[in-house]
Amino acid sequence: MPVDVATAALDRLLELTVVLGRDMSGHLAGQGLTESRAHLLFVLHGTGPTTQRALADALDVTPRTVTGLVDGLEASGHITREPHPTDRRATLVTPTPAGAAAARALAEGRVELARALFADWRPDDVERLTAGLDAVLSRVQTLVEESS
Amino acid sequence: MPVDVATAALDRLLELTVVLGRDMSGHLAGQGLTESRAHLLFVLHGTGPTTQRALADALDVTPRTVTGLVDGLEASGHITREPHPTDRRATLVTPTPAGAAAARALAEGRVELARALFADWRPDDVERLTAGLDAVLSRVQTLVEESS
DNA sequence: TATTGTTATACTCTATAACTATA
DNA sequence: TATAGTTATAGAGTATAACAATA
Repeated sequence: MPVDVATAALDRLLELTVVLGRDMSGHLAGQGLTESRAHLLFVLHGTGPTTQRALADALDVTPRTVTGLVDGLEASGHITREPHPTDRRATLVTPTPAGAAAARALAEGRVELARALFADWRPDDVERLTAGLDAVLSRVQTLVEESS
Repeated sequence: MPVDVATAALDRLLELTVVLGRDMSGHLAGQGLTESRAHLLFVLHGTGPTTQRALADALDVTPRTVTGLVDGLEASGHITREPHPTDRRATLVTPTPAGAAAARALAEGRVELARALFADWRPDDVERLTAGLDAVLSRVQTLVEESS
């Protein structure tokens, strides 16, 4: 495998991470959200009321960081803190109606983006691309695990 | 184009941005660098001595942010500040030998990663993937420009 | 004793605004 | 008058460590 062919592919991937990130940020700003807070809200939307501890695990982040993110989302009206019914140490985080609406809008935005990106493609080609990305993905994951 | 086929492809791309970012961070930490500082150092390595103003433009960041990044890189011994020979307002930023070595190591690491990722691939398939990513890339760029 | 979430502290990236020294 | 880089200030994400309340 020629090195320049491989590096060309990696370069495109790295550039895509930048450009996609920029596009995402635009959508998030419209909902009054940052990337990290949107991530938390999205996880929450998928699971229902969740303790901060569980969120820390899900986001792969320390409990202290979750405190900050939840503080921000509470102040912006996207979520509420409620006492855990049986464990008085724990807090349950729940989306407000506005928070749930924002999460739905984000999910919808992702579908829109996918539609816009691949509108002109043949389904076969998209599936081939997905398969290729899957292969790269599992390889990277293996490499990360090996090196840690 | 079925929506689920398109969203599957986008999902892999978004997941790859996360995983690739994690892998990159590992390499950077080994050089005592953060992502932003590594980016600056990398640009510098490609251009030679550069004013902070030019770095701000190249990184698409405010001059104040460059001040902070250069402060950090100077403290860690990766770069030096020197007076501009003709414009006494300006500062020229130059990599130290250690900084240049770190930049080379990063570049080498990227080649290593590319090699590892695509070792088992046929060159044709890698080129097809690159072409696909190129198409997605230019589409995203169009979308970002339209929405701004 | 172990766990949940907090306060305390610190570092990084980012931005805007005001200011100094120069062009 | 305009530009280069700084100080001042602020917000966000992240981390570790110490601590209170609870299990």
